[in-house]
Amino acid sequence: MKIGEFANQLGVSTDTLRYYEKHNLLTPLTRTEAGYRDYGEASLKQMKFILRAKNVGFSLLEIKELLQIKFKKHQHSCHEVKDLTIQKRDLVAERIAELTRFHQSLSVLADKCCGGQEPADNCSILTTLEDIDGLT
Amino acid sequence: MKIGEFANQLGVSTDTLRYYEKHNLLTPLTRTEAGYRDYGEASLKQMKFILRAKNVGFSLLEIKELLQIKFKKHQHSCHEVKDLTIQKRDLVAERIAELTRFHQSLSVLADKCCGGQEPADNCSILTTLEDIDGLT
DNA sequence: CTTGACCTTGGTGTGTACTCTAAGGTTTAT
DNA sequence: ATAAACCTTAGAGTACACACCAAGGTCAAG
Ligand SMILES: [Zn+2]
Ligand SMILES: [Zn+2]
Ligand SMILES: [Zn+2]
Ligand SMILES: [Zn+2]
Repeated sequence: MKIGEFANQLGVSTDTLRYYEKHNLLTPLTRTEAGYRDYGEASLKQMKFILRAKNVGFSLLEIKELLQIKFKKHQHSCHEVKDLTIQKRDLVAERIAELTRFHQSLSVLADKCCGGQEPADNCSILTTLEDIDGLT
Repeated sequence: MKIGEFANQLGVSTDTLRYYEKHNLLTPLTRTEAGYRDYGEASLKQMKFILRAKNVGFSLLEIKELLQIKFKKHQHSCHEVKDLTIQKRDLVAERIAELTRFHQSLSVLADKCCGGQEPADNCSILTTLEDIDGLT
């Protein structure tokens, strides 16, 4: 299967596939005589793995690590895999916490403002940002 | 006040200040004879505004909009300011929702894996990513 | 036998918020 | 007078995950 059809089946762009190849996430096993990439069943499976890993939040770099483990499973332990997963989960949790603080602050600010059409001279959002320290 | 002292007071780098100036977030009013930036009280207030806005999650571009409103308050309405705030809040909420889905999926994955030292041949995390479709 | 759809490589551009470098000028203290 | 510590500019580099482009080769249909 050539790159265009393969990309269509998976709902990604050919650019994405070439990008993944360049970054060692997925290299088609063979090339046609004309030098065209030739994707097969194994490539399909691997791309699905990659897309699923993306869907749960892994970055491409992390996915590369997972693939390296997957390729040589007997040389790696469950521990390593779980570690990667837990580290990622905790990182995500931190980011959620930060964004939740943002959300809270923004809600507080929004609630203070009347949102009317009058000039913003006394807008509570602006005065709060001007005056108050230590807005968590 | 020269840039070094000013930066120290605020806990930012001189690079950051020059960056903000280049992007029209904060320009010191005057220069010394030698061409050095000269920051005053007004600059201090404005930087505090910027840092507070950053602390609640606004991007520098959004802060620039806020500053433009702040400079000409009578030409803008409370409505505009509240809109910016609400839009940002909703964007943050979306991102939180996405990350929460990631967190959920990662937790499910992690819980399936024993995390032991044995080879990863049968690791549930890997097999799940390999086999299952539609992991939300 | 030509048109159009596909493929190739290599390189550049996007957004965010800086950080770092090079090459040089200024100020302050000793 | 000279060294340390500051300042100036313009420009490049960082992370991430692609998107887009140019210039050209290949393949199937009409
Ligand atoms: Zn109002
Ligand atoms: Zn208001
Ligand atoms: Zn196990
Ligand atoms: Zn496992």
